[in-house]
Amino acid sequence: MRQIAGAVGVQAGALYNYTPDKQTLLLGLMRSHLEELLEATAAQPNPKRVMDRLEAFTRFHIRFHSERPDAVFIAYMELRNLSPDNFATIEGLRGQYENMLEEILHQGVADGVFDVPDPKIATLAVIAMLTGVNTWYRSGGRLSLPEVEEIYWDMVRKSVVR
Amino acid sequence: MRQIAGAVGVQAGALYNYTPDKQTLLLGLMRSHLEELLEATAAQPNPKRVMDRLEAFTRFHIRFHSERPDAVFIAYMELRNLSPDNFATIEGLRGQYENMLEEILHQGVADGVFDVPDPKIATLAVIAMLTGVNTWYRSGGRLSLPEVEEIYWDMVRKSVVR
DNA sequence: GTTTTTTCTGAACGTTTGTTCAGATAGCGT
DNA sequence: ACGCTATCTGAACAAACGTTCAGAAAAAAC
Repeated sequence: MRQIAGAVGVQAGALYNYTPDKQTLLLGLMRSHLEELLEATAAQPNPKRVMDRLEAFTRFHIRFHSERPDAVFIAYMELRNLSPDNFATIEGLRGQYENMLEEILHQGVADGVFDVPDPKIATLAVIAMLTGVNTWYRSGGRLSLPEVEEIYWDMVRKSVVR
Repeated sequence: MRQIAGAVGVQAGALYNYTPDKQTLLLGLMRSHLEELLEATAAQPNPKRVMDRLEAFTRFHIRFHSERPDAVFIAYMELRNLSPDNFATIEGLRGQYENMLEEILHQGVADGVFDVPDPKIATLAVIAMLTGVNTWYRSGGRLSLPEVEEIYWDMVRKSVVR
């Protein structure tokens, strides 16, 4: 708490005008991150053809997450510090996001475009792969964001197509 | 330290007969995990055909990591608690492991079997996807380990083939 | 300009942390 | 049975932790 206060230029006690305790502060950070993610996803144009939907999802995921490295870092690394109740809340939100991708994969299978034996697992596999970008991508690095998008979209597409 | 000692049935002070301090203990856990990983990888049969090499790598990675959920968890979640020196050590070992996959991808491109524009990134993408298994896989769950291997091998193969 | 409300400080609290160490205990070779 | 070595206990230490609160300071309202 003292570190956080220092980073905002204030004494530790002042933080308690904004949060009842540390746990609630953490929950708030995670929850607002995931709610932003869900809102932004919903606000995204939703193409009809399943291949376009998957491409939109892939590129959006990379873009959104690479713009918020700190929030993403916290949302993954601090999961174990949530109380059981709060953990369930966060897992629920994350589940909603995963369901969006899973639904795309289901549609792709139904349309005969994708070959995915287990859409639930494929969802987790794709998201793990995409979120991995945050462990190495730095803006100003060797690859531009569009180049990264291109590489990953290529791999995601191939990994699920018929 | 008191929790660790308790889990071993001993007082906290007794741990200092085995480690000079907490940081060294953490480094030891991570280092031995990664050295085991490198040894076990090296001890693995190494097929000639690049497709077989990739399959062996994929299945081995899933098997090895699913057998050590705790070590894998620590090796990823505690990275930020390493001193800069120790972090460099661990990153070096991890880099060695990644290089093994990257070399396979390079061979695949050279052989005209794989279509991978950036083998370094593809390596990170594949490993992120495979390591993601540990976040959800539980032995005795819906899917057996061979089934998991099959699903992931399918996706990995397709994501890099020409 | 004064009052009222909001925000922050600075010190204090009880707990938990990593670590040390004198002494107790256990294990082993002889 | 004895001595030597390896191991563990239990208390203690300073530092860091999350949190509280009376009062100062700043901002807003009138």
